[in-house]
Amino acid sequence: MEEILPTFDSAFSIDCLIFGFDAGELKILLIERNEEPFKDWLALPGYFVKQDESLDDAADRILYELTGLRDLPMKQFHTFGEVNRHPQGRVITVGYYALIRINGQKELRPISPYARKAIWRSVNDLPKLAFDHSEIFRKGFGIIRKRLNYQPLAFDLLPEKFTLTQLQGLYEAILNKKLDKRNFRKKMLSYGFLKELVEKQKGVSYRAAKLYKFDRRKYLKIFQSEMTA
Amino acid sequence: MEEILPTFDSAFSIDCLIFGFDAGELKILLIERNEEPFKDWLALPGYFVKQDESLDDAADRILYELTGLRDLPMKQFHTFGEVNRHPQGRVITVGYYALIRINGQKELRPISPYARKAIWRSVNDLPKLAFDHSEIFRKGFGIIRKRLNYQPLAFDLLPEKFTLTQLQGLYEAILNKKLDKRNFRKKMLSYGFLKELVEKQKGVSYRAAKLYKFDRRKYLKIFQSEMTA
DNA sequence: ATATAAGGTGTGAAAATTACACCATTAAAT
DNA sequence: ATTTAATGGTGTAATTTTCACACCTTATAT
Repeated sequence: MEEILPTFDSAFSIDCLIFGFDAGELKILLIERNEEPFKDWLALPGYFVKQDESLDDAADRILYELTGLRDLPMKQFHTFGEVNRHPQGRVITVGYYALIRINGQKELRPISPYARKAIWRSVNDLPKLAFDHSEIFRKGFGIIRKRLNYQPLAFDLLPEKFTLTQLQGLYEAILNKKLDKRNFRKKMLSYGFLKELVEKQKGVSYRAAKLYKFDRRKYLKIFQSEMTA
Repeated sequence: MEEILPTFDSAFSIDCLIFGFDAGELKILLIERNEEPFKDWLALPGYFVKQDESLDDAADRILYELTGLRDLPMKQFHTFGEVNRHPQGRVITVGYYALIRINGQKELRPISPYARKAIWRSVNDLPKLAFDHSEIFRKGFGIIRKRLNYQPLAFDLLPEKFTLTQLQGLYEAILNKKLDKRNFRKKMLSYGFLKELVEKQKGVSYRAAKLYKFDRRKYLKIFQSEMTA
């Protein structure tokens, strides 16, 4: 993707860490590179920032061009600026992340020829990635793991309606440890931002679980009053 | 300081948020600019990253050139990339912060002609700063305030030997609220990383308080065992 | 001696966290 | 019809943490 470096001596880029949750596993979105360097390697979706776009705008555009995904609520987490992190010149890259629902997401379809395709890979089964992307992943995943404890990140990964068991499975996948069922449910419900639905799970060969929705308005109310207190 | 922009179309810079604590007040280190744009304005110490230096190295060099301070343990907190944040071209800047002891610090003496002088200003009495530096300050200060709750930032701001009242005053200055004396002392001591000295405060016209030291080795032991648990 | 200014200390109530085990419900298989 | 397999759903007691709150002590200056 970097076969032609910009004419200036150094450049900015964006690399995106897009997390999804499917079949009880935490996954990350990678692209298969179609250009040197690192042709055929897996890499984080990333590319150069243009002269006249902000970092946030660039992140949106780049992710779209490489994966077909659009308008995700991405946030910056760290900037990587080692001198030799890119083999073809000085490139400083800003890491962004987002957590999204895999299912119901429209098909992944790179627009740019720099990516042959975009695929989901389990975070527990990652190969060595192009450039310093393995390090970028480690850093970002560590940050997100910490944020999970005080930000409602998990709900972005689940379908709109979910069971408490699904929610717990997701926490366990991110934190990489088992949680106590009763304590988990008690605590989650005590926050008051989960809305119990009448509807139940369907198509399971065992007792169907209640479905819940995340009520972002209530969450914000609770969160904001804590801030001002 | 930017009178001659680099020849490429865009550039990286570093801006530093250096906090100190003196006379019960939290302060920040500013420079008085000696060049257009924003000549004579106060600004955060900041300048361009060179082609062949990492961001971390650049931060050290730039802070030294503008203030005479060297080898502070600075950390990155956010990258600012709005298109028009700099009036003379596209400049993306990485924000770094450090917390240091003001007293015993050698004299502030800019090496570079871009800074006329470097001064400490109370965070409660900041004028409008050059560029988007007021915004960078707000963002960085907010992040540090949050980190104070789970990282031992405060000890970097105090002299090596300090009293519990000084420590509490510092927490109050950063968090901008009063804390309960008994609860604060109980909690701090319960962590077990404060080493009580035989030595007492001197030169005060009232009962001298015990002095304490922060024991970083013990802190790390406690912190690491929590991580692995 | 006395006035001043900060140093230093403990307890009880409330809230949050942790550990822990069994019956209920559903669909599929027999 | 019965059994089986798989998950759903629930409560309590012990412990720990947090919070609110007031008075005597000590060193110095006068």
